[in-house]
Amino acid sequence: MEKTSLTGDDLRFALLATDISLFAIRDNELFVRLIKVNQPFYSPNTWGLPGGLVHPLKTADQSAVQHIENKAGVDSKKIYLEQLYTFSDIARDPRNRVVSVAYIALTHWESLSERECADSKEVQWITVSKALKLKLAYDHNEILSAAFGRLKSRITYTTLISRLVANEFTLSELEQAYECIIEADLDKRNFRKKILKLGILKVLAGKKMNGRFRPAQLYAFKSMKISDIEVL
Amino acid sequence: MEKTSLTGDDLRFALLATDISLFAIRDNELFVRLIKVNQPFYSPNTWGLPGGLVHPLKTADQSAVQHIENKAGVDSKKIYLEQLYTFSDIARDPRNRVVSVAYIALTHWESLSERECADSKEVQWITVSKALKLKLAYDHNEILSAAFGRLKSRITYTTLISRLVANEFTLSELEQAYECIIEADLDKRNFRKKILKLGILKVLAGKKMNGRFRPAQLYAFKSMKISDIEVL
DNA sequence: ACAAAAGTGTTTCGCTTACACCCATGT
DNA sequence: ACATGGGTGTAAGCGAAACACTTTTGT
Repeated sequence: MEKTSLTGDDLRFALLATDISLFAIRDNELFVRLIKVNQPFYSPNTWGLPGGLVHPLKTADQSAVQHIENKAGVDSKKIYLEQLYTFSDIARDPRNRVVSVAYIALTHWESLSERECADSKEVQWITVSKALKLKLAYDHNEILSAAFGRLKSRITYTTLISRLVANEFTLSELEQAYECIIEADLDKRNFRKKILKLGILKVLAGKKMNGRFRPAQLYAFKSMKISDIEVL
Repeated sequence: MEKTSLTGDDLRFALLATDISLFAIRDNELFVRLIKVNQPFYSPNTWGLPGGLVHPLKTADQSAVQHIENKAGVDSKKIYLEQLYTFSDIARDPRNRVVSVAYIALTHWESLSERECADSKEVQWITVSKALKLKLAYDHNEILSAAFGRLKSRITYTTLISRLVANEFTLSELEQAYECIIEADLDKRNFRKKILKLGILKVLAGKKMNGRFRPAQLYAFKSMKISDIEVL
């Protein structure tokens, strides 16, 4: 919307926008939030990443936060945000010269309200693999692909996973979260040894029943600060 | 210069610029290229990173290349360029709203012409540690600091070092290049074992005399492509 | 008793680390 | 012969990886 209001001599400069790859895990699959792109240039059924112009008096980070609220419809307080890369190809937006500061955003499904989980004609959660098979607007295939690649890489040497799992989780759940991002299986025993030795988890009092089987110990991250630690 | 020509209602939008931290190694020290900032707002002796506005019809990468030529005075064909981060604080430029896409640029001293090595009142090579003690223009202390940090980190798990050493080098020279970036000593025997086992180097025919001592075997990188490999 | 996920230890192998001496050269 | 940087090997310790069975629960 904002973009369409700009015309003519504004092209002397590049406009600045942000695009956000907002990820969450559900049912052992990595999902991303897409919105319907309502731009005359694109066919009516085109999806893209949530985002929009950077306000002249806001930083790119602040704008990303705002667009997560407005476009993705998710409370930004539930979001971890990290700058990914700045995309500046001349023709990445067919209408104007728009440079986009892309962000990776993480949240965990359990914290989302019904409304924030909901899909509609305007906004949806979709698995990353399905999203990448769509023809997204602008260069959003490239951006999403870069975001997913960065996430896959950073998850192995940071504590980013803490923003993708619930506040309380079992070791099996944590392992599955890793597995659905790196798209590989981990050895249960080695995973537990390693993750516990890192000392970043604390044992909680409770246990969790999954189905009718043996209950599993609940854990939480000692700190929600993202730090660089060799994890996998 | 370009910046000062912009006034008034252009502030409706953020201007887009690039700033480049151009590094090279000389005498076992890491140097960075600074230019004199000729802006009324700053005292006449203020230094900053080379950079400038992104041309409306160029990508940020292309603009960075152009500013390396024009501002840093170095042939961009001798440069490896990598995007660092985008800095968008409202007041990072005291005159206009300018968002900067920061780049890390690497070159090796041996490839530079006399002119490109030269220092003047307008442009100089200075050690990174000295540069960071200066009060640079804009947020360039922050940018340079981020660039140096990223370089220190990436040098350990990529082949970035290949862009900082000469095309032909001895293992001692390569080790010293690493040492002056990570600011730590390496064990000569372990370093050689490790770097050779990676299989990224080729043995050259020649040897190199350093002083009047035993000549050292010359090596080169098999490929100048930067790849992600656990190096140190 | 059974079905299903939770939970646990050991061995092997390779990599990392620490460490000291001989080699080749010019003066 | 000597001074200096070039060049090499080994042993110990640590972490990674492979691998299978017992425990707990509800039905």
